[in-house]
Amino acid sequence: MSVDDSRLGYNPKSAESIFEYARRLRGRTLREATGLGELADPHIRRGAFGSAVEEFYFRIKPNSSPRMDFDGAGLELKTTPLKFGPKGKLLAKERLVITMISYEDVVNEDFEHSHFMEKARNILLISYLYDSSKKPLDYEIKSVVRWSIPEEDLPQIKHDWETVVSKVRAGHAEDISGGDTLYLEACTKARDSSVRTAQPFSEVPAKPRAWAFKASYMTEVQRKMVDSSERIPRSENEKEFDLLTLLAERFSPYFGMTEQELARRFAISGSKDRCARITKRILGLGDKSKVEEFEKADIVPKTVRLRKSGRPKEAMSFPAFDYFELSEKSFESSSFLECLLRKYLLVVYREDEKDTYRLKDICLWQMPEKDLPEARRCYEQMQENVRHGRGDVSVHSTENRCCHVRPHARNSSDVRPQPFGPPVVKKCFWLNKGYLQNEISRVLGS
DNA sequence: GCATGATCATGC
DNA sequence: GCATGATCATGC
Repeated sequence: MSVDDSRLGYNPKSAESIFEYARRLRGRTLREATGLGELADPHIRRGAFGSAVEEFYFRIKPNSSPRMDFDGAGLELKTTPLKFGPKGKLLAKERLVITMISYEDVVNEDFEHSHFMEKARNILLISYLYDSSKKPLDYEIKSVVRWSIPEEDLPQIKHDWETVVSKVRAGHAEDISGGDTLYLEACTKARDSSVRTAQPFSEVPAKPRAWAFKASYMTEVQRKMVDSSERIPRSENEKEFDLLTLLAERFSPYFGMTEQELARRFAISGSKDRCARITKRILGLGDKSKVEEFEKADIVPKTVRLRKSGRPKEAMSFPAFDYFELSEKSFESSSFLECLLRKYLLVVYREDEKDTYRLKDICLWQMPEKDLPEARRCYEQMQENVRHGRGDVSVHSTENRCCHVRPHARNSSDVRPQPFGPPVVKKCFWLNKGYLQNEISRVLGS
């Protein structure tokens, strides 16, 4: 890496290095990532965000030439806006434009070696949440991934490409329409709709067009990325670490920090799920993605906040139960037992003298087998209540060493039906504070 | 200070 | 609109 490159913060010749550097944008805004002030705000126009990423974050001059953005690394930088749809689902706001179509050149290309494929083969895709009330520097960056056309989509994309190209070859570029194709389209791209350009096999001028993935296609691409799981990134010397060692390595630099410090560090707002988000960010993952290792080992991260006394501030809840299911299913086949057989990554915060909570430790916890009969007793006791039409009666923490039953609802009118008797407020099983405390000190040995 | 009922806030 | 994680509020 040359002196100049190190000042950039990444090596522009290495796709790996560019990617690592780009990943730091996840969950942040450009303003946070660059420290730019109000003066730097670009004019709000199409492409303002993309240009700002190139200019202010990667510090490359915006280019519209058909060369690669990162020529040395063979990487094409693309930014794409997302928005919330009517049902609150994330959608691609627009098509993703890849490159202008040269009618002159495209007729001599074959798909595999086309200019389009050259551009689409290796994309660094940065997705951001468009918000009309914000300036581009303040858009939230949702994901940063290296993307190329999935194998299974290639036949359709190739078909789309050939549909368009055959029209040009037939001398009918002026007849091309977005409706001709499914995933890939030739979309119009000009300063205004009156612009026309020449085509090779006809005197009729045609609208200038660009290759673009349709918005619907990008929505699906996006959805897959969001749902897909990610492995926790490991450096070379961490490759052989077992999971807990790796987790300890990741978390330990943050031990002692307050929640506020962590939230600021990772640009996370003070919402109630901030701890879960902090956990993902400490692991170096986007907050949308599942953690592949956690999925594989059935590990669920949970935050535990300990008072100065060492007693948990709150009991630990499980999902609200269905009264019918509870009444019918045995403990052995219950979803409650399923929860208890899971492993939990307990992220432990502890209150200090100044009443602020600081990240203290992490541990993997699973209910010891010897405690399962006690949990079973709680389950069956509640089951009996429900079978007698008394879902309203809970199993109290004074009645069971490990767990109890308590409401878990929006409010007292947020009820669920029970097999006998009137609907009752939603409830769930909780781990007792005292039990949690004992377990945590047993595992952490403190 | 604790147990328990009640509710909030957010993402999907 | 609901599930979920998280916390508040009240009475003892």
